[in-house]
Amino acid sequence: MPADWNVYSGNRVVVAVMGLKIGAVAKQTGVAVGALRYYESLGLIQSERGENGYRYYSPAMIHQVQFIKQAQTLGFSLEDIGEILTVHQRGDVPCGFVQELLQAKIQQLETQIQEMVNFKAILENYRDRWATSHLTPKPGGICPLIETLDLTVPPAIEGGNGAA
Amino acid sequence: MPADWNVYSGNRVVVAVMGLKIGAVAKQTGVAVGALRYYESLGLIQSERGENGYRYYSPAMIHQVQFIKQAQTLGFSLEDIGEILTVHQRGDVPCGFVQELLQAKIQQLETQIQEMVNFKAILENYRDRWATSHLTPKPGGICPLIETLDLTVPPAIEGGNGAA
DNA sequence: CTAAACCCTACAGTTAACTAGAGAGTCAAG
DNA sequence: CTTGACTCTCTAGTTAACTGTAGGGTTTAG
Repeated sequence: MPADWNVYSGNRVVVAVMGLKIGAVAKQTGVAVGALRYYESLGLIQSERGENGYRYYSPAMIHQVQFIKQAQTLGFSLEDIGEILTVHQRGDVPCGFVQELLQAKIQQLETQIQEMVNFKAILENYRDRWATSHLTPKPGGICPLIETLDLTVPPAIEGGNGAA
Repeated sequence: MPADWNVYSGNRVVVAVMGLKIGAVAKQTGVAVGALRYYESLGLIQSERGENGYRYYSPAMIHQVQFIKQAQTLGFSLEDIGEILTVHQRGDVPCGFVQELLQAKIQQLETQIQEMVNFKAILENYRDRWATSHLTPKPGGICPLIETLDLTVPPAIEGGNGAA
């Protein structure tokens, strides 16, 4: 251990005491400086302030930021992640909670997919019906295709693959 | 034709000349007054202004607002609809354009569905692997499930139905 | 000592389709 | 003449996750 390790004038000791500046965290995590400040505003990360007003981070925060990134790739919102971190900071291991969230995401996704598939079938139905119809524009009308939509009775969907 | 039809003092003639007020259009179309003003700001509908500053609409505008609603149910954005109406107001019948837009929507939907299906498979893969694993939290770690994600090598997806 | 690089706060802007509200003017009926 | 319903403009807020800018202060390398 070099003698200057604890010397006041060295900046090495300052770094050791103060931690990492925001730019260093940004560089090591690949998360933009502005995003880090935003995360802090949401309470996702914490920092200590130096006398100059600078944010200083412990090395553990790099880990936490990487955790946030990982969780985002799983489709978790920052709000979700905030809840996970809250559980963690209560001293609990949030894996069970994470699994619940993941399951909820999966089901949400399933619902959205179903809705989109249904809607796509409706659109394809219109497209195919329109492809063969030759409607003449009504006087004052805009597009007879759209105007003749019967929204009260949506077209029966008996889609291409004939699912019963 | 009653004698008062063209008399200045009657309000009937005023209505005939001035058209419908915004509230009447809102009531007849089911579109909120604020939304109608918003549509006008986007150029989707037009109005004449009375001396009082009120908007007055021709009965044809009711039709146009209904058209906008119908087109929205087909998933068209107000921007799309604006383009359709522009074609119409050029004096053309925009059906061909509408069909192109519809086809583009369908393909967009198809892409989105595919992405969501893939992503859902990834999540299910994680869920199932996690269900059977018993990871112990690392010291300083948050949730080993997320932390042990290997993002550089996403989990091979050989989903439930065994598609090759 | 100086210039570049870094840091701070605070605010505006991004997308889509509106809704809500303030503050003021207009109209219709009794 | 008054009251309530209607209309006007303008502004801000809604969601999500930031980015960009202005206008400053700080630090660091040479």
